[in-house]
Amino acid sequence: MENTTIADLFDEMADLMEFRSENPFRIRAYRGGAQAIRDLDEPIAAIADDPNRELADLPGIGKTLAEKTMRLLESGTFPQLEELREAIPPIVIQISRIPGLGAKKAAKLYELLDIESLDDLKRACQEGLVSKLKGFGAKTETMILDGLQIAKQASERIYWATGDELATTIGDYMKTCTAIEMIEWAGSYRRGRETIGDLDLLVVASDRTAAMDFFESFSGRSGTIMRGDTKISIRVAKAFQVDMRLVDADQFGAALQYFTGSQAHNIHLRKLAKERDLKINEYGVFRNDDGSKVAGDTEQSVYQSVGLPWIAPELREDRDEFEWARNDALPELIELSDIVGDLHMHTTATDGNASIREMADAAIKRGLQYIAITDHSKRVTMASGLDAERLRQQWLAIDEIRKEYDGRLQILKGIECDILEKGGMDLPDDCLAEADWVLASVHYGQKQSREQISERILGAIENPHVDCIAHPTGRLINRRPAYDADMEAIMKSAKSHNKWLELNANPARLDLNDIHLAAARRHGIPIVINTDAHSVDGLNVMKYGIKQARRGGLTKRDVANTKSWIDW
DNA sequence: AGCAGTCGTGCTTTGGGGTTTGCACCCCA
Repeated sequence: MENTTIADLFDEMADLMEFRSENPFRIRAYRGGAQAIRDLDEPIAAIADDPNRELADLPGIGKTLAEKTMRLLESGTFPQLEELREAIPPIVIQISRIPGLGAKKAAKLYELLDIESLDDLKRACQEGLVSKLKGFGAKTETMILDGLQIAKQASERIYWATGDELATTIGDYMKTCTAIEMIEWAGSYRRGRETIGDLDLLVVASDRTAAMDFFESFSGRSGTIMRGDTKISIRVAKAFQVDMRLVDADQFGAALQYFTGSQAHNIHLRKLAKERDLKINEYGVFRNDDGSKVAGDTEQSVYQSVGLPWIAPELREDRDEFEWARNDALPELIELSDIVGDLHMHTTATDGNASIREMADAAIKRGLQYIAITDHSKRVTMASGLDAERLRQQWLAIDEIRKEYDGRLQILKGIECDILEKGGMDLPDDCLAEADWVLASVHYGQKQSREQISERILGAIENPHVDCIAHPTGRLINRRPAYDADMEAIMKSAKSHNKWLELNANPARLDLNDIHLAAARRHGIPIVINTDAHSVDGLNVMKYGIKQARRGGLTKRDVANTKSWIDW
């Protein structure tokens, strides 16, 4: 059993316990254990098998979690997990994923209205049954109808980052199969969409039966959905589907292009082929007159057959990519190695779990030239946010540390300052004026009217001490919608005030999204890609931000933290 | 449930605001 699978099961246990309002510290212990196992750089099974090592020696894993890990490795589950799975129907969990509903209200809906599916719930809301219940009103009913889509998607699609872990594990495994000659992921995973519904693996094999057998022997497989001559589908982890398609080597490019999509992109491409009296399908590119094949072994050859250069998968959404390709104006998309700084991270002063020094050392290890320490301001009570006095103390500490890192890393005095519900910043101007770098962000009053919340953000942009708006739309993928803000007005104001916008690389945020990024690029607003790290490992999420930036068509030139700090 | 140290026990983030209702629930990093 893979580390990620074990971690997922501990997280599931924590979810179920949370649902039962059990001791929050026990819940945290499960989450902590899950994170610890996820972050290991070796299989936990290897540690379990080694007589000289103890699972309980791992930080975050004690006697109990060590024992449960052993049970998982032996049987794939443990009794407490099974008990809770029995006790809590999956539909109740699904209902509680609707923003605004929690465990109690979800259970009430399930029991009182006999809700068996999200569609049942939708019907009950439309018939006005929900607002008649004690503890529910008209606003809650509207909120449920608005949030149903989010809950539905959460049960069907996983974060790109989660898909990436799974794809990497399966891909590394499949590459050890001697019958496989070519292998590539296709689908929305290859295009870097923010969520993934399933995974598509494309393979050329010298022995198809052997390749399929090998695929079916993957240790994380929980079942086989179907197996034919050219396609096999298995289930892994939480009922997630992974397809493998077998094609001939001379069809590989055409198949890869076809199965990567998007559908809209493929329709457009085929229309272009038709205009040239060609036909493109998953087997190749063919002339209509004599049926002869003109391309298909590589993707390049497919695009070339209609007179276009190869188009990066991240751009294949039928937005601007064909026009760019036709005019030889495809953006040279940004890469992880272009990033030289990270301007959003937290420390133990608020809700981070590493010190300034630990973050600095980790940043150097990742090849960065500069970082900004940006802890929360005081309004964020839950994270024990900083007031002006504590913030100035932190800056004194940074002054001390700077000497040690001179010539190796620039450490900037920053702050993630809240934009208050009534408008205005959470810290006085004289304090913000002393910072090297000020992020402004909304955490509270997210459900305010479009006018209110837009005005708050515009006010922050107009504040001369604010440099950048962090996670500008506030959305959490599969969990929470964006603020109802006027993004067009925000971009215009950012441009005219010479302010930057963040692309928050946290895989649950990825905020701004691809559409907004493309708009920011058109406006000429510099984007800053930040990790918002709350730990040393949190710095690793930069790669997800890069993927999202590429989907927005961003180049190195469009992203501010590809430049040295002194060049700004 | 993990952890530190007291080796059995206490500690482990915080508190205000909205909705619906009159206290309970949910949200916010």
